[in-house]
Amino acid sequence: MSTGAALPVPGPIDLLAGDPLEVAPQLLNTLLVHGDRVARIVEVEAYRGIEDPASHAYRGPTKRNAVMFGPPGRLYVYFTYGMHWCANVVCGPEGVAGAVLLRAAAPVAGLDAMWSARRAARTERDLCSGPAKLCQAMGLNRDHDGADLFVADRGVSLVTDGMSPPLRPGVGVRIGIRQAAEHPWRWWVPDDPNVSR
DNA sequence: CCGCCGATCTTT
DNA sequence: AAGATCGGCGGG
Repeated sequence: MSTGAALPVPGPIDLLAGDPLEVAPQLLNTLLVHGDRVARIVEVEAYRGIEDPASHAYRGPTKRNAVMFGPPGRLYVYFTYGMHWCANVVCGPEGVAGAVLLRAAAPVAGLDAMWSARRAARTERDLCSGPAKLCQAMGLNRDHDGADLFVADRGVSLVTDGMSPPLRPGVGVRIGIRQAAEHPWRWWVPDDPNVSR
């Protein structure tokens, strides 16, 4: 990759073992890597478990959401609307469901592969400006559900190049949900054109 | 630029 | 029957 130093997210276990509400804004400006594709995360949402009616884990463990109950630092990838994949970073201690939905990112490297994977995209902004777009651009699907981001056992990792999360991120309610829609558990990088609408 | 609607299939 | 979405189409 041509993005300079790529180090694991600082204190990965320490950070990701925390509550998703604390973890989520800390993931802004980190880099999601898959092979030669790199994207900078610019929009996230926090999902809790039993306390969060909007969470896939609300009704307890199932085959689909099993990864959410596992150790932090894994990818939880789910299929929805009959055609889309969305990716989360699992957080919270093992046994406690929690995750951060990766909603949007800024393309950084491997743009050729992203364009190829996103035939519908007309502008660079179309590549990763939504949770399913991001997965399509980065080539994430069922094969990556449960992938370990620390050891990159499936070629996917979360790293930092030293850019800190924004001091004052944008904050608002989560998008596309009806249950527990009032909680301001969505964060984004202010003024970034890749943030979804 | 914005809003509406259909696609498509898994989970509830 | 709804869903942690997207893209195409029509209107302003």
